Amino acid sequence: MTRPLVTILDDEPEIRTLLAEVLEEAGFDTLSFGRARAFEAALATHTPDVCLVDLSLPDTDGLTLVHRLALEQGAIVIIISGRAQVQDRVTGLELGADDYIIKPFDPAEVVARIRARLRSPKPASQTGNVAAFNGWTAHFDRYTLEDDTGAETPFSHAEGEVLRLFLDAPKRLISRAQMQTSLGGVASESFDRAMDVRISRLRTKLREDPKNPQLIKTIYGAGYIFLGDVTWS
Amino acid sequence: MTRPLVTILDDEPEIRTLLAEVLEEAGFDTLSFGRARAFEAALATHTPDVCLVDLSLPDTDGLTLVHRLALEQGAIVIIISGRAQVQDRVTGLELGADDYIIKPFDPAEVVARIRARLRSPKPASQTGNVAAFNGWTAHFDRYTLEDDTGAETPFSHAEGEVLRLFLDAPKRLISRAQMQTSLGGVASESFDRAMDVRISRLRTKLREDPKNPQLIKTIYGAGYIFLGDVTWS
DNA sequence: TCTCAATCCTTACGAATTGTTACAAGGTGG
DNA sequence: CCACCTTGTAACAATTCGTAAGGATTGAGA
Repeated sequence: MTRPLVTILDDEPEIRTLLAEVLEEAGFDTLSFGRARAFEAALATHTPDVCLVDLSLPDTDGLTLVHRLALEQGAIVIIISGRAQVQDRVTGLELGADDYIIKPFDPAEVVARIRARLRSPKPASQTGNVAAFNGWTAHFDRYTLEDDTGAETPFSHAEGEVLRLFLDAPKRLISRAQMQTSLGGVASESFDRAMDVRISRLRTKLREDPKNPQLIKTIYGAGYIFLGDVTWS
Repeated sequence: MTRPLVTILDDEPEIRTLLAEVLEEAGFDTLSFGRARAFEAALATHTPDVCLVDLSLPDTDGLTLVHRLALEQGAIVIIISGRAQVQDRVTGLELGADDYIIKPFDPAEVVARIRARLRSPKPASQTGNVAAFNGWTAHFDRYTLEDDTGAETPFSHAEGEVLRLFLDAPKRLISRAQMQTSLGGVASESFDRAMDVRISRLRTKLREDPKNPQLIKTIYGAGYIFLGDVTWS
């Protein structure tokens, strides 16, 4: 039984040791870092299940780090911060953090919130940036789609967001509302047709027959289903 | 544009209206309840994306309700409570709640936390997406009907809802009222002939002889019976 | 600062799907 | 057989979706 790996990124040594102790006791493996640089270096060799991040770091802006971790790496990110303003919490959560805990915190609550996040884990994308499906290979690090002959076509950031959403939940219905909230979009009052356009462009790059799409299927009045057989690596 | 549905369960009317206003503004549909009983009754016809629950309810123990919602219904549950003790939060989260917000709360943070929960896709029931009956095979993941020669005809979402209802209860009478409530429709005032039309269209796709249907039989004045021999896989 | 290019959102209109209406057909009880 | 109900389905209207075209935004480089 492998234990979930939790990384701790905080510049105060006492907090690091306190958290590490409690989390080890609670059944997690931990890795502690005082600097963002060391933490990011460790990401090359480790794939944490949960990242605890303090926003007040000496060598980076914490929020950009959170944003990159959450959106690009798809990791579960929990902010632990002394900044207690509501606005701080809201922007932290909107940038992709999964939870926001205020210092001083109770260790038991930290454990409970980590467990709550791990109950419905984010799938797949934690393990890699390359996914293969039905003759295609998507390279999210390079923003390119490779077909079965090896030819590559680039895709944009917006297209990649939609594609990742599909590849993380293949063969399941994804409602438009889910997509909107997943992609950080504020559900605008005016009909948001942007999603349709994104999907339309993605379909073109996947060379879907508009009359009979094989990969991205529209369920009228309900959402979309991605039908590929996905393997992440 | 279908908006995510958020239910509000709180015995204080001011809080209900405050939350409902803010959430509507933020792009969600809302349903408010003051009692657990009314809330649970509504679950029969609605499937909320997120349930906000206050623990201090007059007619139920909030924690058991949370537990049932989270485990049995697989819904996203966020507790909003005046009980600020760490132990309350820990037990709430351990019983299956996805988040725990303390009163008094800031509406903006509630919205941000709801969005954070909706970002990661709901765990889906992987149960039964393929059913075979009388030479036909229904693929609910692909929304297609396959006949005995292997030819596939697509069916729509509305048709699929009816078909699934039949395949889940073969050889049993299903009344119109049952269908209406099962398919999310509030029993409309004007007599709803939409169901008849759906069934008519489904019969066409199943190549039923209108004068002598073999699979979907009409029981005059009572409802319908599906007569196929169904095997789910 | 200005220009250019890339990207993305908004708008607009045609197409597909679904609900609604209207009427025909069939059943039931007198 | 005749009123009166329920059901089937064609035709229409409303809603939702696809996508081309134009404009707003962003960032790089001069």
